[in-house]
Amino acid sequence: MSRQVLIEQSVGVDAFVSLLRAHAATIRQLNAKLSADHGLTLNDFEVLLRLSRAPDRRMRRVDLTQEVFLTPSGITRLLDGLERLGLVERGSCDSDRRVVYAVLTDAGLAKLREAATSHFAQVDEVFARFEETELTELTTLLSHLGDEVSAVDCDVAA
Amino acid sequence: MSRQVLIEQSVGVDAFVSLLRAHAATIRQLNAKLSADHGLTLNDFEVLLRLSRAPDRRMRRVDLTQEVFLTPSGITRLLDGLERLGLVERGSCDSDRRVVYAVLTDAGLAKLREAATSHFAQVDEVFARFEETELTELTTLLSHLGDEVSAVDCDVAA
DNA sequence: TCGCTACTATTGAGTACGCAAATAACTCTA
DNA sequence: TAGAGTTATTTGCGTACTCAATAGTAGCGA
Repeated sequence: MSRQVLIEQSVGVDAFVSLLRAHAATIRQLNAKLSADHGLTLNDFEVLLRLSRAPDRRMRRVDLTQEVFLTPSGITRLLDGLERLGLVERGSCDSDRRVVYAVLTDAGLAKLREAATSHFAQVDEVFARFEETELTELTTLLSHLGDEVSAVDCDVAA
Repeated sequence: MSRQVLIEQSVGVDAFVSLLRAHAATIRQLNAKLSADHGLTLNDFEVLLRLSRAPDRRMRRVDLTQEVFLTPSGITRLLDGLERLGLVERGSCDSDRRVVYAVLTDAGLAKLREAATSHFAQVDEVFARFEETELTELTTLLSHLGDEVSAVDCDVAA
């Protein structure tokens, strides 16, 4: 008799695996299109978008790190690229000389506008298979995972 | 007057952004732990797991490609690594000499067993913030994204 | 004002991929 | 059975990250 089921798994693991697959499937196609059409990474786009909404179109690197969920070095390198393209430039901070702002240039804003329409359309196309209620449901569920990793600490602190 | 909202976005985009964040947050911690404790990538683990469940603990590379959602080249390189560790070995196919099987070795199975317990526990810990119904809901929603990218084609074909 | 710790950002080294092209083997058609 | 087209896998090359270590700055207490 052969023990077929060697490793048992749980509901959590099922959810995790589906998250991995959903992510891979989604970003592969969206990244490919965004990159082919506009020469931007998903994260490039995300950064440009955040900057466009920030006061004075500028942000500290640390804050970008939080928003797009990259490591500090990831952000520096990403911004290096955008800087080479002239889409972002560096700005200094008078009150704290450690920080260097990422500032969205006019070219950056133009590029963002150019890319946004088709990109958002493609995103919506991918998510068109959902009803509107499913979509908000999905968003809130996923937000629990992304919003505060330190939820465990909260239990203790509270 | 300054136009604050330069770029408008949709419900689909919100869902997409939360997917990105949820994925990044989740795999960062789980990957770090799995890698530190057992020297395995999430995808390494996933591959070992699939192999352990396959008949004769062997699979074609093409099929692994589908299951873990990597490109063919990604799979070859991932298996290269596992092979170097002695966790997987190559097997040939008599009926089709193009295919080379990935075969889980005894060492590979042992490694998987060793890693599985703590890894699954960590996954469950991450997903513990959800109720059981939320968890299944999340899983089914995400499955729509991962299960068939060719859903668009189906409309035409059907 | 000296040090101490905490924070911001960058750099060096390494890795896990992806894409496109190449190779080899299979299959089908005429 | 020759050829064309398809499929399975690998390889070259490039890239978008990560981690660990570093440097410069800030702010604090003694």
